[in-house]
Amino acid sequence: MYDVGMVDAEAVLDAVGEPNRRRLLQLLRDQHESTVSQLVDASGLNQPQVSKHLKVLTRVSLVSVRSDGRFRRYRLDGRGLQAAHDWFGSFEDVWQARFDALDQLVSDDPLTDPPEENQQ
Amino acid sequence: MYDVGMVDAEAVLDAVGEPNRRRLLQLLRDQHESTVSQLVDASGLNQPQVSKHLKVLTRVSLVSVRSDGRFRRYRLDGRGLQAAHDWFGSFEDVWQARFDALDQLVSDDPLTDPPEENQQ
DNA sequence: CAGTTGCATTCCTCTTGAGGAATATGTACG
DNA sequence: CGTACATATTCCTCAAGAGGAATGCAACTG
Repeated sequence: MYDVGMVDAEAVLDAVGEPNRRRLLQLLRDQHESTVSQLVDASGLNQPQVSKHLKVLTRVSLVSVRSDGRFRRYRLDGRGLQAAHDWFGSFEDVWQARFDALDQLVSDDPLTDPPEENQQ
Repeated sequence: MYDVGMVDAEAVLDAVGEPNRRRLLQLLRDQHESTVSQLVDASGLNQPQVSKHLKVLTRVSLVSVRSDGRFRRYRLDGRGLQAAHDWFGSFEDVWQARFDALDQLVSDDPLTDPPEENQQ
């Protein structure tokens, strides 16, 4: 059995925290499947950089590869993308609250513990 | 009106690409509003590190501050969070296709036989 | 077979940025 | 005012990692 197990959202967000890797993801979103050479041409990066970035993206389940002769065809992997999307989704009430509760005051949470602000 | 526009998703993803900053965001999600000292205690980081990370998070609209006496109360800012969420949302088709495949497995339609799970 | 293409990997350099200590700023309070 | 507390900022060091050049390696082609 291979490891289909849980995708580490932390690792995914670390990987996405790099501009050129985000660019590769966007290119793959448009092309749906690309060889390394195609990504080199489309991105303007050098071939080794593209390969190294793709390696990182593969490790965190953001892209997947399949070998096709001497080519390697890369495509997006939904597991990593969804993990990151879900991570931000856990904050969803934050930006929903700012639409319908513009002027709500502190009176709405009397149970929130008073922080220790008075130590002398 | 609200200044909802002009949040740079690229800058947001750069900022989130750091583990301790993600931890601060999660702490703020649970506490809804925190002083720096509270975040220092909860995170285990040193005070200067917390202040510096909060500065980065503020710059990209992931958190907001309000001054309260000698305290500074930080809370999540929905603009940055939503921008990042939307960035990943633009890839939604990728894992949508993945769900469609999974739906066949859990389908109650007696005509659809669950296929063997194949990957890669 | 030699040569070529597509890609991965290694080695090296150099920048970026995270972390620590010390200090600055700013506010409350006696 | 002087002091204590809360936070921001500065200076420094150091390691992680991104980029470039060169090389390794496997698969095709003539």
